[in-house]
Amino acid sequence: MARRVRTTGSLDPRAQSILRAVIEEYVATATPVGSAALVERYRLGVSSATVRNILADLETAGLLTHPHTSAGRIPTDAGYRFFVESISEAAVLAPVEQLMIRHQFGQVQHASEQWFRLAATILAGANRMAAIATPAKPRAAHVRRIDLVTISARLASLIIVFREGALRQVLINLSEPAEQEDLTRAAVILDGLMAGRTAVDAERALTRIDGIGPIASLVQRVGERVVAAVREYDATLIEEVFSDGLLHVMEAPEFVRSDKLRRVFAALEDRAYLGQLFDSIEGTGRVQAFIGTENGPEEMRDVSLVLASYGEPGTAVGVVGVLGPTRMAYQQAIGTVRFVSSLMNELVANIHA
Amino acid sequence: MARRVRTTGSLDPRAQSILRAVIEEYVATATPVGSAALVERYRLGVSSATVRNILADLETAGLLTHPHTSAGRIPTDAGYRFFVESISEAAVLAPVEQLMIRHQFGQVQHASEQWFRLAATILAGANRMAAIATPAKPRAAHVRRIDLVTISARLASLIIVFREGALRQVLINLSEPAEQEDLTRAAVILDGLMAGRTAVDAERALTRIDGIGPIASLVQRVGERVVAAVREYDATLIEEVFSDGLLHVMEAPEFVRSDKLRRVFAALEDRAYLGQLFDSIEGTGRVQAFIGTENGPEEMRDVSLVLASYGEPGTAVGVVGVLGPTRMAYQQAIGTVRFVSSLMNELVANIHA
DNA sequence: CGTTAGCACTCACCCAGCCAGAGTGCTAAC
DNA sequence: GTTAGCACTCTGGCTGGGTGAGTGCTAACG
Repeated sequence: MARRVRTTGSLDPRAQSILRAVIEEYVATATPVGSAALVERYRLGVSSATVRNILADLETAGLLTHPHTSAGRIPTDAGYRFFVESISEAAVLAPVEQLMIRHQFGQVQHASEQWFRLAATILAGANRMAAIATPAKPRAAHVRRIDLVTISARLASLIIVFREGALRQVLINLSEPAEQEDLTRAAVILDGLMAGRTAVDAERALTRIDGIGPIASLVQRVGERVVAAVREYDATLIEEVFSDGLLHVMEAPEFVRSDKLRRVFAALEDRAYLGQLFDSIEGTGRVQAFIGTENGPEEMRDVSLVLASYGEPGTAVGVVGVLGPTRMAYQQAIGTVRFVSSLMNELVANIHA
Repeated sequence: MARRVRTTGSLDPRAQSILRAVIEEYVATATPVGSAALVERYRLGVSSATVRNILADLETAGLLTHPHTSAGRIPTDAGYRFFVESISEAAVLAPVEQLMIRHQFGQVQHASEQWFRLAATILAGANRMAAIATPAKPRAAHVRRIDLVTISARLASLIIVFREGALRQVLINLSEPAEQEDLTRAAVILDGLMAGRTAVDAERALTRIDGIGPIASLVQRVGERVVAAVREYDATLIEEVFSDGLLHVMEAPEFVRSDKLRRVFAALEDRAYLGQLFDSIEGTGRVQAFIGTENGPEEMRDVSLVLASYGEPGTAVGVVGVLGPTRMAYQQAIGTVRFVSSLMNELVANIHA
């Protein structure tokens, strides 16, 4: 009984393989797993009594637990954590799956504003879980292009293209009627002044507008709107959180006929929490798992997140990842998230060239 | 009880007011309402026994039902339908609420691509229910503007602005390096050829490109991409379905601890069903309610939809509306949906001028 | 000394039976 | 036509015993 099964993070190999077996079994069945089921389904070469002893040890080590006396074991969050640490380096996606995912990205290659959505959709499908993704967003965006299009005599549409890929359309009420010709001239002037600039620099450039007359004042007015739009874009810390596959999680037995998931969804709408969460993975360059109670908010204690950032730390970063019950196929999840985020890295690198 | 309570659609006024009372009470409490509760809470001026008689009549008329013998009454879908018919003309939003909603639209007035999202958010908030909205989309879009922006030597971004307000960004790999200057010239040529055109006309215009040399072939290549992008936009019958406030519906007692809602959400992802649903309201110019079993799909039988289209039938139309349990405050729902859709009409009319 | 068979023990789960309460439908009187 | 009174019905919650899965412990074994 006084067997030492755990010596500071390392585990007797047999105990470790039994832990893996318990996790694998529980992930698959969602019911507590007993010693008999283990010897039956995994060729462990020992009797159920021995397995029971080891299970008891794993429980005292805090890696497994008991819903009640006469039930089988289920992994604790610490158990999952131990498991995740032991596999995360090795969790690499099979080449076939890599190819399939690459292929899907190939299909929408030209629609860069859709990449992050596709990433979530792919992750959701591959893991049969919920997935989230945000577009890559810079701390301080650079204007790449400014265009003005006439809509009616007194209404124009201002289009701002950012170097980081985003697009903004702003309606502008004109104080006096203007032809497309005037708008084009104004756009060319503004484009020359502001292309390549951040909000701060663009505002400075605005002061250098000289001359009077209708065009100069048009340029001035529109320029102010450009600066405001860039400012607003910069200030929006999380532009959008796209999620997909929420239905998959709703189907998980732990959430069917329970309202826990509703609270999870509610927590996910809290931008402050998400911002903090995303900050904690940004720039680490690694896939990170947040398992059950490791999540701060009460409502998130029944789910796990596997997240990674993508993009270029100095330029623009986004986040992709999956969300599911703590009883999650972590190996698959980590593998797919790692691969998808690296793919997004490639894609983003191209358009920032 | 051979009282004739219903004569082809019309109802004895007292019976009608009791029906309203039952619906009002049931909408508020979500529990079957008994005769005693009615006389207590609504000054009906008659005894519970009389109310019981009328309830029985309303039941034989098919407007109310019984979960079981010893329970109170709940409205049937037909009961809700009768109620909706009786109020829908009168369901007008209070001026205060109208003002508040107008104010919220004022805040994002310049960001036209956000209007439909805001509409859903407002409807969700005002009704404490789920809301959906789609952007206004034309059957055959017209190009308003074409722009080309260099990203790197061999990569460019094609931006297409549609007259109907939408925006498309397409990455283009160039067969040979091009400066911004070349791209601008190509864009101007294409803009001249295609502005105001539909996909079919734009394609025809492409054949008129003459001359050889790098610019002509660039124009040709990009022009093909423009046509393809317009085609793709036209072919996408439903561009996006934005939803908000799903959490509100998850909180409804009929869906907490049940998986019915999951199936509803699943049905809502079926574009074919939505397309058909939207077609049935397009151009009617009226707010329409789809109550419980009136919805085709099995999974939608426990919810109601209150929908309206907006936009200009010939040009571009979208849909806004709310989704909730059949036990829904229809008056409020119809009022807000009607108002929001009319507001969207105004907004869209401006930019299509 | 680790492993194993055997066994008593413990709960969750299921089902049946029971009770209380809400609300009805009917009847007879007003 | 309306109302009081009453018998009746059915759900929801509560209780209690039976079942079975799975444990922990003990003692024997190699």
